[in-house]
Amino acid sequence: MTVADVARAAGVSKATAARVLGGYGTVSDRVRAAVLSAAKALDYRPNELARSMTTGRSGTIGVVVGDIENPFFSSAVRGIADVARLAGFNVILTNSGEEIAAEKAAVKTLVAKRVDGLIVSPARDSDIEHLRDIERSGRPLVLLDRAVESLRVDAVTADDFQACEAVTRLLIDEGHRRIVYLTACDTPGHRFETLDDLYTGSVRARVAGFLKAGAEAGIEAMGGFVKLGALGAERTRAQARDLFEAALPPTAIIASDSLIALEVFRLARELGLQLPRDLSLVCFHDADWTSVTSPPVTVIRQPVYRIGETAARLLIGRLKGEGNAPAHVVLDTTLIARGSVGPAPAEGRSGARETRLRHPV
Amino acid sequence: MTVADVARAAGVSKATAARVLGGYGTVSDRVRAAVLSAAKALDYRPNELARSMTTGRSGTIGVVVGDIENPFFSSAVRGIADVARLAGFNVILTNSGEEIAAEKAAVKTLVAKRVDGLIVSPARDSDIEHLRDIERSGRPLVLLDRAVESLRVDAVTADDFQACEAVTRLLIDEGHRRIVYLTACDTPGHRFETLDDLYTGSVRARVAGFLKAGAEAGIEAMGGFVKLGALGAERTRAQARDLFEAALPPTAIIASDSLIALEVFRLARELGLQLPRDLSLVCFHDADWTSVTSPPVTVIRQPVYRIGETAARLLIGRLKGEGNAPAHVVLDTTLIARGSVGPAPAEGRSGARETRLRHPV
DNA sequence: TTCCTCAATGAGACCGGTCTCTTTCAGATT
DNA sequence: AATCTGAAAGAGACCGGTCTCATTGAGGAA
Repeated sequence: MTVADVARAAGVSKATAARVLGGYGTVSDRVRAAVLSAAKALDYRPNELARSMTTGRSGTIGVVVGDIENPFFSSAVRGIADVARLAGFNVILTNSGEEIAAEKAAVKTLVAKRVDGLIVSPARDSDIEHLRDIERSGRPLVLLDRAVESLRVDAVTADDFQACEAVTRLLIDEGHRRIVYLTACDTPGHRFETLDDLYTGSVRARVAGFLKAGAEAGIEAMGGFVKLGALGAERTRAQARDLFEAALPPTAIIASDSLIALEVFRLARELGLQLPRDLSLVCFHDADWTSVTSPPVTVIRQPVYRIGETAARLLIGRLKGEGNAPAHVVLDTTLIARGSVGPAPAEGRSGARETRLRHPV
Repeated sequence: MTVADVARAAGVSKATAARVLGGYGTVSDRVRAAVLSAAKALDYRPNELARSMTTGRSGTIGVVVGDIENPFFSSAVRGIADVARLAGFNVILTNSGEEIAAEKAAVKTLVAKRVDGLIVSPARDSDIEHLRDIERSGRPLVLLDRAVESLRVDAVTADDFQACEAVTRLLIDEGHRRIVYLTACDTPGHRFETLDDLYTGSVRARVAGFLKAGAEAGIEAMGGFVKLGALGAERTRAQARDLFEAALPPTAIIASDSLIALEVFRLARELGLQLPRDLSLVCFHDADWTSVTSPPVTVIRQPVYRIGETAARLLIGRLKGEGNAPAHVVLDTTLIARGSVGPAPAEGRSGARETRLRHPV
């Protein structure tokens, strides 16, 4: 059933029927009624594709995130979806699995599908030609959670630097000296050397804060405590096990996301470690479970839903023609102190602890 | 940059250029090379919209779920997305917020956008005209997690009846007699009367199992223990509070999803209830946090990711022309016994317990 | 040599909308 | 009465692909 069919049934021209059905131009009430009833009788449904093709607008925004299963992203996506729906936009969601190749493919298809704009949480900020391509195609782009300095586009992130600096300082004040920052981010050599190795904007900001707090407290080789590659439950577990079994295990761990924190928590419990006596744990992202464990986990609450909302608002603003300079919106975080952080154990006890570790329950 | 532009630059006809770019028909190697290099030079990007319009296929599947933030759905969506990507399909995701109006609107737009097929987790199975519309439009539909008897379409669910019957029986065997099934599903009167009141397929199956186990054990008025309307944290909390403050509070609660279980767990702890001594708790869905609480929560593990995968496979099979009769795939669940279930408290102790409840910590 | 086949290419219709450009004509203006 | 104005409707181009059908010519069969 097309406009032409309806027009024929209503005894008017295709152009007139299109005016009624498309809601533009001027039509007399009599004709309008005739067309509408013909449309109803024929069960006419507009073809959004054809409409998009001529108008150039699809009413759709494309979203590329690392992992929908990560509650961080699902919450952000929910924020995006809610704002989009209210503004009359649809969302095409794609999952990159944090793989740059998948991300590139996703961006390519979304542009080919002529989405009106994109929200991307880039897997790495060194490889961004495909993001530049978006700009070239004339579509607005908003970065989600991860800023990329060299791109002049809108970005919405949490204040990762400040948050991580503050929480590191907190741990230092509690007497911790061996504090590990554990992230899914990775380098070819799987070792952290310099900040530039970190290809994820948010992680780089956090590690910068981490290093700064460490340097100010005079802790040497803080960089050696940045541990990479905790992507997926298995690898996270392996990383955590390595940490716990080291000659000098960390007394505190900052987990870069709630999935990592969960695995660390789980393994620590399995190994018989008591929080916070044997290990202090902090988690980036106030995932729902962090408040119900024993002890509950100290978290940095990021306004995730709002990050998504803000990104969507920014994008839709651009689509409506707002021509402001690109903005990097930084949202404040809240440190929520719970029971998983305590004073560092006295060094003398570490021997006993290691024994227990070698014979896990 | 269009096919015509590339054709002109390469000195061939539009049809030939289209053949090269679209990968169909036969073209000589010499011409192919010329067209491809012209396309590269002009930075040609195909317009998927135009392609879809003529072919009638969009390479996109539409997904409508109740709530992306619910880990149950994000996991299922991940399954769908992974299978879709491998098969070369995109996913348009929409969130109904469990509201039938939003669901209808979503279906309408997806059909208008000419998605090739849909995967829907219907908010209620009484109001399904819009689902019938999908069939009428000639697109395959697969129901996710919630079957609708009156629709002759594919559906993928867990074995909810069996699972709930088994877990109810387990609780009964532990001596529980006041067992509450708490769900987000609701009725106009907010009270459970008959199975037909429940408009969500999965919940109805579970409650049927719940009632059967109760009836077999000779428990009267099992229907009175079905509690509705636990949608969102606040309402769940309110419902749970009502339960705990009743003259005869339940000794066991079966939570219909992990969000509900989390709120119940949280409130129970706040009120000073000890699990499983004062309350046994079972949760539908093996959410990640359920294994790290103290005690960990007994769950019914549903193969959620596989439910999503299977739904996507079924849909893509139909798109590829498989004409089998509609199948209702029922996947097995696993009861994972953890520490949150224990024997029912002796009735004599209930007085003491009520006192504690009236003066919560 | 003549006829046939088939690969390679071109011309142009088509998908289902939007939108510009015209034409028509009722009512207001002078 | 003649002219002007603008609302209402129609005709047809256009968006950017796909695809059918027609045309050409090289190589094989008879």
